[in-house]
Amino acid sequence: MPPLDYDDHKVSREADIGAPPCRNCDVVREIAFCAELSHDEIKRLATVRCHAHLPASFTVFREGDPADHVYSIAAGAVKLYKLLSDGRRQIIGFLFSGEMFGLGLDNGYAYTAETVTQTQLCRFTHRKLDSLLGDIPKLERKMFSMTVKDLIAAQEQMLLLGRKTAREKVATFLLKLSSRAEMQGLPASPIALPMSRADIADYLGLTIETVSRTFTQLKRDGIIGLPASGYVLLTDDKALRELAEGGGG
Amino acid sequence: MPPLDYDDHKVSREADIGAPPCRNCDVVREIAFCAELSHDEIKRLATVRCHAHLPASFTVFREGDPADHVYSIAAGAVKLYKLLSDGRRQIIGFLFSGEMFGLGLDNGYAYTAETVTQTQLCRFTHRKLDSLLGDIPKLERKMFSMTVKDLIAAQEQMLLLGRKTAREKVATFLLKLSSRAEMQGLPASPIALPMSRADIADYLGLTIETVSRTFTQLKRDGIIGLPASGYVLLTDDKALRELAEGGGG
DNA sequence: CGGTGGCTTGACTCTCCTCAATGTGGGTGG
DNA sequence: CCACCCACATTGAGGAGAGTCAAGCCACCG
Repeated sequence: MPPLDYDDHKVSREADIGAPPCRNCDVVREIAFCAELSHDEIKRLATVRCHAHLPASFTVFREGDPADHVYSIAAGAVKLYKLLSDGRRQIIGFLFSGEMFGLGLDNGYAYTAETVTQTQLCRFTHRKLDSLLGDIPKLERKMFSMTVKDLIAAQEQMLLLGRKTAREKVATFLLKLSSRAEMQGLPASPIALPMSRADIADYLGLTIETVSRTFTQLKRDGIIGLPASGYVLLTDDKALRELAEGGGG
Repeated sequence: MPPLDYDDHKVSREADIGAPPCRNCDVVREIAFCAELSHDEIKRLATVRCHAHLPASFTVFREGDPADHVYSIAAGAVKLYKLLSDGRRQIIGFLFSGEMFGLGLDNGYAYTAETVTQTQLCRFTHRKLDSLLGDIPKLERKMFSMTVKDLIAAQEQMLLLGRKTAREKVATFLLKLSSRAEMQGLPASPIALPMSRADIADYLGLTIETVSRTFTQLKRDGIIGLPASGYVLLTDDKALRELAEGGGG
C-alpha cells in the first residue's frame, strides 16, 4: 500500500489551541517520558509537541530518513523494523503506550517505524526537545533511563534470536506480552496479539509457518489455548516459563 | 578457571595518589565518556574513579550482581554475555578502548562482563557518578548519546542474528571490526581478531564449526586471507560488503 | 616429548525453511 | 442473504543450512 503522508492526518499543535497536555491517559503519564515532571515543565514540553491520530499499518518514518522527531506513544502499538536489500525483515521491537522511539544518530533513523493498530502519537521536534533537555534535568534523566531499559531489552532479544529454539522463542514472546499486559493493569492470561503472524515471525527470526506450527504445537501440549484469533490463553504458566529459560523440552 | 577476585589486582585510587586522569591514552580521551570535559571536570570525575589492570579472561562482574559500578575501557577488549540455564551463551558485544559498560537497572547487571585480552579499566561508583551527573551536564549528555549508539548497534545485531546467513554474519562481523580498527587509526585490512572462534560463534549465533567452515570457505572464494592465527586479511572488500548486506551469494 | 587447548575438517542429523495446498473469517456487492 | 473474494492462518511434504558428534591437525608449553 502507498504510504500516506503524515500531514494528511489530524496533526494538531495542541499547545496552540490550549488543550491539556497528554490528555486521556493517566497510565501513560506514569510511564512515558513526560512522567515525573511538574505541571509547569509539562507545559513547556507541550510547546514543542504535536499530537497525531494514525490508522493501522501507517508508516511514521523510514530507515534513513532525517531523524528530526522523537515520538511517544499515547495509545496503540508501533513496530520498528530493519530491512535487508532482498526484503528480509527484522522487527526490532513492538512498542506500546508510554514508550518512546525515534532517537537516532546523524545518519538518520536507524529503523522504519510503522503502526500496528490505530495509534495516537505525541511528536516532538528533536532540535527543540534538545534545547529543553538542558533546562529540565529530570527529562533528560528519564529519557536516558528509558534508553538504558531499551538497550537491556535489546540484549535480551539478542539472546533469544541467537540461541533459543522456535519453541523457546514463542514462549518468551508470549510471557513478555503477558507481563506487559499485567503492568498495564490488564489480565495476564487471555492476552491480545494485535500483530499478525508475519510480524511475530519477523520479530522472532522465524517464518510465518514455523510460528503457526509452534502455536498449534504448544496448544496440543496444553500449554496455551487459542480461544479466538488475536488472543492467546496461557494455560500452563509454569511450563511456559521453563520453556522460555531453556529449561523444559 | 576460578574467577579471581577483583581486588586481588592492582586497583589504585589514582585520585588519591595524584596521578593524571585517563593517562596514557589520548585517543581514548576523544572517544570515552570523559571526552569533551574541561580539565576541572575531569578532575572531579577522577575523584570517583579507580583504575585497574586485568589479565585476559577475567570476569569483571556477573549477570545478576548488584550493579554498583560503571566501567570505561582505557585499553584492551571486553566481552559481554548472557547465559541460558543449560549453558548456551550469547555474546551481546565486544567492547574496546573508549567504550563504556555496566549501566544496569535495579535488578543488577543484565549481563556478565569478561576481559578478552589484558585490559585496563576505569571504574566509577554508580552512586557517586550519579551525583556528578547533575553537576556536569555534558557528562550525562555524553553517556546518553553513547547509550543511544549502543542501542542502535544492538538493533543492527538483531538484524544479523535473526535474518542473516552464516556467510553474511561472518562478513558483517569482519567489516565491523575493520571499520573499528580504521576509526582507531589502525590499518583496515589485516585486522586483528583477539577473540577465540568460540567467542565469535557465540556473538554471531553460530557454532565454532560453522564459523571455522565459513572462514575457510571465504578464503577459498578469495574474499579473505588468513595470514596468521588471530589475523584476517580483507582481500575483496567489495564482495564482503555485498555479502554483509545480503546482496552477493 | 607428550599433553593440552584451540582450530579445522568430515560424516551424519535435525530443526527450521521453502513451496504448495487448504482452511477460515470478514467484508463487499449482487 | 448468499456467493465471492481477499488476506491471513494453518497444515503438509520435501529440502537445505546449520548443528552435532567425532576425528585429526597444529602450535604452544611445561
